[in-house]
Amino acid sequence: MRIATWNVNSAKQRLPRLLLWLEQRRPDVVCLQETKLTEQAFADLFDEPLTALGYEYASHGQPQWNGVALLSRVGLDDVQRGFEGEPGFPDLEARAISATCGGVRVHSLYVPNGRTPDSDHYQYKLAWLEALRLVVEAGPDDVALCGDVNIAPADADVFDPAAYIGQTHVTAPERAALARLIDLGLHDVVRDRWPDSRVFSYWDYRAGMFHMDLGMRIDLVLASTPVAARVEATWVDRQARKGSGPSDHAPVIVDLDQAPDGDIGPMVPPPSRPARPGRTVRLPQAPVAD
DNA sequence: ATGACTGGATAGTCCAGA
Repeated sequence: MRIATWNVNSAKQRLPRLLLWLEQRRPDVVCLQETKLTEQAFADLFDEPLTALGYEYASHGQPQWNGVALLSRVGLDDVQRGFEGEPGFPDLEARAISATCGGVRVHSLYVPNGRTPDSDHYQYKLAWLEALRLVVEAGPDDVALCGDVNIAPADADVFDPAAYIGQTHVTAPERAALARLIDLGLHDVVRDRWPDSRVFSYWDYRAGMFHMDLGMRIDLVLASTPVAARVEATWVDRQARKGSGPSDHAPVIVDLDQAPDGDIGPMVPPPSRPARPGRTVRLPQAPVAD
């Protein structure tokens, strides 16, 4: 069973690439984030092509921002939109959907960005993670948390820790909140498979960051022990970040037991070119008005 | 070539993203 998670940065804009990718990679379960579509708008766009490809689906959305979805060819049972105790900002947002697929409780998650460490949004991010932790703690043993966690778990998960000082995604409280979740007994299966490799899942669109492989690993698959024990392969699908009209995130793919039939072949993330030593790269900053 | 922000709402540019 192949599970994949992908922040598509607008399912509408990504529709042609997403459908082509589904045909190429043939994932059995897909977690999408940042669909930016209401449930109705998602169905209007995707019902026909997804049905033709053999997928059941469920989405949870709102206009304009956020939005998550689950696609499955191995069953999609007990769909839950949001989760018990989920905080809002201040209203509830479409950031989580879960279902049981092939015996695994799969969560598609879009953790709040946090914006800046001194912001209310950052507190929202921490509270959201804690509420999720309580749900996972009380949930079934076979679980996979998949999605854009908007946290780089360790310094090795960013191209240059110095470039992120004072910014979200790398602060100690965020990493502690993520660690508390993982401490329930979850496994970061991509890092476990590639302990010493440069593996990123997000690259800023600006300044050629992807082409220099200056990114972050913020899209994770966190699997409980019984699920992690079944892992045969894991990788970041960098091909999906290339070419015209990509998302700024690449899919993360995890094979349990075996790859699906018709798969064009598992890929390995390295070799990615290491950044040139001694080079200081600054994060692109948003244009500032005078 | 992996090739130099994008998406959504709006109608001015602005907000959000990370």
